[in-house]
Amino acid sequence: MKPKSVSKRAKAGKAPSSATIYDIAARAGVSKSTVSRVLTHNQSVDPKTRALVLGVMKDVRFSPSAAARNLSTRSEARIGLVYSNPSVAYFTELLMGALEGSSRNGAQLVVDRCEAGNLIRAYESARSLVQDGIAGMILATPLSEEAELIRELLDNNISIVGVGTSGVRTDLSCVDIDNYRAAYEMVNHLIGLGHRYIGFVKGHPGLPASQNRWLGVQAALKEAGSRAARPRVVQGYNTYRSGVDAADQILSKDRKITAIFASNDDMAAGVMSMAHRKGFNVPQDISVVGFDDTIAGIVWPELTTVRQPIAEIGATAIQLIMENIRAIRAGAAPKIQNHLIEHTLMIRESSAPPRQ
Amino acid sequence: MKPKSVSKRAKAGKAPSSATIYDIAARAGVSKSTVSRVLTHNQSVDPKTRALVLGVMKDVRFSPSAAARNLSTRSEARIGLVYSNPSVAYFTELLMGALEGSSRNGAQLVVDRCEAGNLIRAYESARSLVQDGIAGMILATPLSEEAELIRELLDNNISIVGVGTSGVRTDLSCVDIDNYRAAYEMVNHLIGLGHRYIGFVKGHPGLPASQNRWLGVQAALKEAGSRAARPRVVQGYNTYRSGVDAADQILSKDRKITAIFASNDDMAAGVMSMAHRKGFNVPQDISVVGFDDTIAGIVWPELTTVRQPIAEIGATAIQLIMENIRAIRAGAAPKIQNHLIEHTLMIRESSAPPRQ
DNA sequence: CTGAAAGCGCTTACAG
DNA sequence: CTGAAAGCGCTTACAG
Repeated sequence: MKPKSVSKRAKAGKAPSSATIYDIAARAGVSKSTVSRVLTHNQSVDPKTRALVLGVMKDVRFSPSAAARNLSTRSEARIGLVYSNPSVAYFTELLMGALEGSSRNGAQLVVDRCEAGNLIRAYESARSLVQDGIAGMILATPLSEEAELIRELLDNNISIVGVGTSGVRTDLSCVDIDNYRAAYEMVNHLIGLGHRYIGFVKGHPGLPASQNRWLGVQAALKEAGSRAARPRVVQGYNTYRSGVDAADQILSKDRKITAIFASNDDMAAGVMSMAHRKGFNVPQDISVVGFDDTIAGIVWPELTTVRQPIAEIGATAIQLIMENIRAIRAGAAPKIQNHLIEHTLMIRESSAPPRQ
Repeated sequence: MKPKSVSKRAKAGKAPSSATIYDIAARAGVSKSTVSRVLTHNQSVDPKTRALVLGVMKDVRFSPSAAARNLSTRSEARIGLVYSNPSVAYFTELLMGALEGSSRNGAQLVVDRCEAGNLIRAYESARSLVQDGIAGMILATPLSEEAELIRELLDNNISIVGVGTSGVRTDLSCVDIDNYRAAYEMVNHLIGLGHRYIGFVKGHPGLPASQNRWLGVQAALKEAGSRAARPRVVQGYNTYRSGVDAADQILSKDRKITAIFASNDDMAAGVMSMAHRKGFNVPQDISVVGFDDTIAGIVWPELTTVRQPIAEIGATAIQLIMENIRAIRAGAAPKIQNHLIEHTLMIRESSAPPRQ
């Protein structure tokens, strides 16, 4: 099949119509203003007219030009996403959601991923995006904790929203899950299975999410009273490697432990790996549970964890940003709002009742 | 800090300029046609004029409107990316590259990720993108092998390019690395370290990439002559789990093996995990190497592997697609072309000379 | 509820 | 090498 034949097909063109609102108007016997009104869900259109126009659109498989709309409404916006977090999977999901949100809102996403923990790079990257003229920006944990970065962005009139941080913030909008509640539920799951001696690997210090998860754990344990012993707690850093080390400590110090809860999945994978290396079977000898649901399928047995609807978080973030960009451009004040998205406990194979 | 103060800052506005080419023209004392010409790198502009205009642009921190340009040039295009491949990391990198390519070309990326192996979903997803009116599409392995899908897309006049497939194809453009050569080099690395008994985990059957890697392995082994024994070969399926199983087979059947080469990193991770479980130290007792460089940092010791510049592959793919879309819209024939991108051997900690 | 008209910020023949 | 003008496909006051 040669290029030429492809080009012939082009002329056959049952392709996605390149009709414009003018064509629709002609076919429907109305003005293009009216067509535009149904496109923008404008109230003041006679229901019959609307139905008629909609029908024609369907027939022609009309697909409106985003460029034209953006130009006309001045709602064109590039929005940045600087990412500096250990987890690829979290990033990917977030990106997917942000992408969908962008495509719905006519925004253009500009992404830069920095090596985890390299704050200097992250600042540079953010500044360069500002130079490039972005109008909004998603700040994913831990960047959402950088007060100076936030101030700089606000000074440059950039609409930002923090992702993976919640709490009462007055300087920027946030979207996240309820980490406290989720951790609380996970511990209850373990206790419900009969675990009494539980190890906990704390998340990266300084992240509010880590703090909130830890608070949730404590709350559940306290509520369990005598059904649970004092937990064996080790500080982790959200990396696979720190999970390995944490498990090493927990398992060599305390032979009674029957379940380990790691504050994220990467660490849980590390915990599992070390448990295996030490000859423990999961979950028969020890239950291992994580948080995030970002490594499903690349760990075995499959991990019990908390699923964050990360994609939804990303889409919501874009939505909030665009609302604020539009507000600002219209001369109005942006709104600061906190969104909490629902999480889900994913009970899989890595958790089971303790031996005997 | 209340919303109101933010809004006040808005008015201070040292923000990214919202100047138009008209403003630039006025400041530079030329017509906006001329400004536009320098923007489009049009030849026929007096070097002095060009420099002048460029200077003004810099001063004002001018950032042209993509919407206006797209509208004017009719180069607006949504391009789809349907993905159905086990590796998250590969996907992410590809997406990053595609995103950058899109942002450079004014394209809008529409992504859909399907569960790996679910071809039915992948077809549905592709068809729905076609309904939505995309003009181009990236087909990532293994979808780039689906002759029927390709035909359907071409029939709908969609510009496609295959990613992760090479070979002489006449129906679509492709971009990939030289899998044969890379595998060949990896085996040479192992032989160079002194390994004589090598295990190989084949990639998912049916993928040309798997086939090419396997051919490269054979070539290197053949060339090594008596320095290498006949390899122990096991079929894998590109998943972590299949790597676990493969290592189980290889290591229990053949105690002489000192190195295992898995056709991708997910399988290499599985191999490593099983090796550890069986009490082998990596790399002291056994070297483990992979392919793709997609899991750096989440496996330990760090994996020796082949780095694919996946992001670059993604960006190139978008570039090719946009060229073809423009060609088609201009009534010209699209070009079919094959791009091979350079790979790199990443020698890390998981490979070392065999014992004694 | 609906039309006619102006405008969004670019590009690109067409003249000169 | 450069300007004036038309046009890309929408949206949105402004009248009616």
